Amino acid sequence: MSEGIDGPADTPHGREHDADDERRFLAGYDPHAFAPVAVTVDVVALTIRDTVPHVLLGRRGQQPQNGRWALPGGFVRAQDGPNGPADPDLPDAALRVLTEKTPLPAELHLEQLGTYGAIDRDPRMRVVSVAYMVLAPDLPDPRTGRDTAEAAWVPWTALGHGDGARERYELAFDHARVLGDAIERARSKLEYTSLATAFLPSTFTVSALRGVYEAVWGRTLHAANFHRKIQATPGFVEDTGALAERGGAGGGRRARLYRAGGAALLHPPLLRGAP
Amino acid sequence: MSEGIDGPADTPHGREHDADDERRFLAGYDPHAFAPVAVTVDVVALTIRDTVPHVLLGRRGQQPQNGRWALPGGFVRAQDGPNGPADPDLPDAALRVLTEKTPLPAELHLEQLGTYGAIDRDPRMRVVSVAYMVLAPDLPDPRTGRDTAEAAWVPWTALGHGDGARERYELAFDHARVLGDAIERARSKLEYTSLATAFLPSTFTVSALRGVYEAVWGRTLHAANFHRKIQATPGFVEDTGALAERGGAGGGRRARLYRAGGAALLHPPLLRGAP
DNA sequence: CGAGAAAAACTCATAATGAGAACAACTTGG
DNA sequence: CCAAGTTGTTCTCATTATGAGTTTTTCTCG
Repeated sequence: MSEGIDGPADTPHGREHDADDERRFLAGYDPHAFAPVAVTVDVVALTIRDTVPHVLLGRRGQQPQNGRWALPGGFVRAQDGPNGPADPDLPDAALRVLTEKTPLPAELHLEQLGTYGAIDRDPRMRVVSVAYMVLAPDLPDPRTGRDTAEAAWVPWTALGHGDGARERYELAFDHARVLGDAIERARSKLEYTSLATAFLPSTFTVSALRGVYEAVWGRTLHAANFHRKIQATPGFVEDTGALAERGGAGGGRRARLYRAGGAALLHPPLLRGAP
Repeated sequence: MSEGIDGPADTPHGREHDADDERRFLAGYDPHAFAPVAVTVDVVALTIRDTVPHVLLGRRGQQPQNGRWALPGGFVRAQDGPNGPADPDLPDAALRVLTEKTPLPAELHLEQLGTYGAIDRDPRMRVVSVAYMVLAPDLPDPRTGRDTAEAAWVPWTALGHGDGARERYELAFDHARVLGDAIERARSKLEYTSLATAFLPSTFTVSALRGVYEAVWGRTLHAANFHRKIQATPGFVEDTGALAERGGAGGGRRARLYRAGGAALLHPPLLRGAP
């Protein structure tokens, strides 16, 4: 950024980068001279419970938007203060607010989704919110946070995504849009990355992996072709040598157990085509 | 976001969303009570000049990082002030700072890249920067902005990407990382979207389109197979019926002219495979 | 033990891709 | 004007990937 366009201070132009000059400049700098902007993080935590995709939501227990459901989130701590130490980076803030709702699993995928900053998205002041997406294996029921009346893993179908009951959960601010963006991101990332394994425990069967795809894409896949594709994609999964405890409920061969391989990108991708 | 975790005010918890209660809450709200955070936008503007990818940079003419090269950028205007009206949304801010350097072309692709907020990325204060990527056809040489000593379209090869001379342009702040992220994003987006046309004027030849891929990916493509692929992908390009003015410099058949089709996503994608 | 169920392996037709050859249409130099 | 060189476009063919279905293996349950 060419910071300084709206900056309160100005110093003589030097042609080269001069450390002493910069030190003098910083000593006279007042960070409070700007129009206030709040920076928050919101976390879209996705998991799959019993073949159905869920998102972690909390019901707001204070103003504004008191009573509505919202993504876990909070202000980024710019510097050390009464509430705790500063967040060294934005992902730290995302994990911090998530921890208030649920214990973190051993492995989880955290990725930045996007940043939302429309002037009217929060009635209090100008709020710029950095959204993160977390993909995690099935987790216990969430705990209620300090400012939250309830918290729950909510199935997508209860939110107007999918074909279930609509509008049972009314979302605060622009969180419906953020959630929609996250769902679309997750759907498309399954195509060309090995991210589906982030929804599963450390070892899993091919059927469980296929179940992730079917849950997130909302369609069934040809089991045999899926199996072939997974095997043929180098680095997607690694054989552990072990077998699953038992076959399905009503019998069936015991499936082989795999763990996630190292590959991040699938070449070629696994497309959710028309058929 | 569950805004309010660090908020300065608190009101009695109502179970349902109450508009009157919310109005009272907002009347007593002081936006200056937070630790100050600055929000900026940075723009990675990419274009292709004479078969070589370029990025728009300005040389800083003030502290901090005086004398270094930086992406066009500036503070987001949270509210109307002496410098001008507020930015209604973040993309407006991105286009505003870009306009200070170059006239905007008729069509351009603007997309959010990511947001960078490490605690030490700016020495003045906590700065959270929202980066945007712009893909544009070849543009005239930039104009020098208010706080900028020089501005120029700089080839990637001069920045340590590619195999050219390294480190001739030293970048300010974490802009090398932002630029690297943009380049990787552009490279991968060419695979599965029809975004390559954003680098070209409104009508173009298949060779020109192939030239975009070759420039961005830094490798040659099989001309005949590329041609077949483009034709076979519905909605990628539309035939205008016209022919290009003349063949190449040393002769050659006149190429057919196309315009960008409507398709955004390529199914199946166009992969930059090993061969 | 036999029926049913799930996992895994196999078959076959079709589509997409990489590589190269061939043909078409233009420019330039002699 | 013709020959050589250049670029755009079409075609062929071998290889690979995919969709769909069948078969085999190995398990549970009654």
